[in-house]
Amino acid sequence: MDEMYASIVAAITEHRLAPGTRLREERLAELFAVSRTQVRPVLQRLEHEGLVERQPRRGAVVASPSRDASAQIFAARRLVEPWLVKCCCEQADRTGLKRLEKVVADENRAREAGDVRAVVRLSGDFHRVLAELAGNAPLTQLMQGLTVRTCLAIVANRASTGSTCREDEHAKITEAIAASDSKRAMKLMTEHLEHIERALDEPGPPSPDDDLAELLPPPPKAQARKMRKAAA
Amino acid sequence: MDEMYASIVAAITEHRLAPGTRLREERLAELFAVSRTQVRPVLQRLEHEGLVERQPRRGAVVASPSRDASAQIFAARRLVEPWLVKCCCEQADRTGLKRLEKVVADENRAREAGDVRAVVRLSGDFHRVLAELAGNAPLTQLMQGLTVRTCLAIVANRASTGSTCREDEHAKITEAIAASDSKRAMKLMTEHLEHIERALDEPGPPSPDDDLAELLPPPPKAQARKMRKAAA
DNA sequence: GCAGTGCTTTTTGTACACAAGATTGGTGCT
DNA sequence: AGCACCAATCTTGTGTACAAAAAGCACTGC
Repeated sequence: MDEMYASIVAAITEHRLAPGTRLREERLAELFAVSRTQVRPVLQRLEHEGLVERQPRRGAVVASPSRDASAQIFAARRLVEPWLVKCCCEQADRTGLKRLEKVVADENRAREAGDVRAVVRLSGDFHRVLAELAGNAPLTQLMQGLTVRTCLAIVANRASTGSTCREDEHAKITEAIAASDSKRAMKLMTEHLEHIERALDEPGPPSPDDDLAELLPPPPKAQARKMRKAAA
Repeated sequence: MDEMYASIVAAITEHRLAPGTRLREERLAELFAVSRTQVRPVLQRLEHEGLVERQPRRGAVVASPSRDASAQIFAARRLVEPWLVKCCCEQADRTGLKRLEKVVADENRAREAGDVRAVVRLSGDFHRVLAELAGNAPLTQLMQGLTVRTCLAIVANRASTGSTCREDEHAKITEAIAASDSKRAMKLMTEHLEHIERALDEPGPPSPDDDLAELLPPPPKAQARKMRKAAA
């Protein structure tokens, strides 16, 4: 099912599904009112895009990119996105630009309304639409996975979600594209990505419910034991 | 099954499975002595990598990249591979270099032995190993799909398979990496890719069994009718 | 009181059977 | 003779049932 895939991806980008969350086939099946037969292809696709990790006979969990994996994701983006931006400048499509401007406008509206989830989602959309406008299918597909994985990296590295994308950088990039100023657009994009990545290193404000128990996620047995001890 | 995936990919890279070939689930199932249940995930993966095209209720066929799709594949490679080469130069890993040199040596041996299939396969391996050595997982995965799709593009555009990769270019690139001369290595890689892509435009020697019937591939109905008429 | 072992439960892997849709070949009509 | 329609066949889509393995749990022995 395609709707199921979109739902899960949306849940990940909006930080509702945290890294490490188990995704049981039967549970997903009943949530979406289908049989397990339909969830397996979805999990496979998510795995292929690096959004979930699967181990044989042990099921699927939402991926939690290591520090190194996150660095690779950003390295790939720093390589690809400036080039995509350049392509957009050169092709300078009128309707495409409109789409980009709409996303930026929506994002700003959501920011003013204080809808953090919408901001995160639209921030990603900006980068995905940009990739689409460049007109390179393989790289567009790559960016689809990379943008969502970036959200995972931010959560997994406990960076402040507020710093996902600075307020007006998307708007400035759009302006540069509208002016067909590829030099400037590329420079802005490079800086933009550096800003996002730097947020990974500033652990940011510790999330409110941060707890020792959250710092030791892998063995659920040890965690449960610890909880019991703490309660005693 | 993983072996099945590898077999199909190998068959595509070695030009044994031509673009447009239908891949029926039951047929694959009996070929590999498994049930259809196991072939479906493999087909899905191949589809996600762009190696096969699937239409609902109509099955899977080996992808035949259009001229435009081929151009996108090469554009992506021209962006990514020079960067990968640069990474290799900077990291300059000793054992990695050995692996690269071995592939080049094997390729040359195969070329001297006249084993075209091995040459094509090892040519691709060179680029895949290179990507692996750069140490960027997302881009390595991208390159895996791109290299195999390049083989499809060559066949689909009826370019001469002999010109897949010029004889000594892989060796020269390897030398430049060994010398940590990233400028030169990148330049060589860029030129190398341009040479491969240019081969798409030189239709090359028409394949021996080229026939009018081959020039009208899409509608199998019309083709069958034509064949019958020709026989009569 | 703790560690080790065996059983129970949960969860994934695989096969099979049926349903839905598409293609093909034939037949009748114009 | 050509075209359209209909039936038969083949192929994919989906659900269900069973098998295998891993994880959790309780029990026993030290």
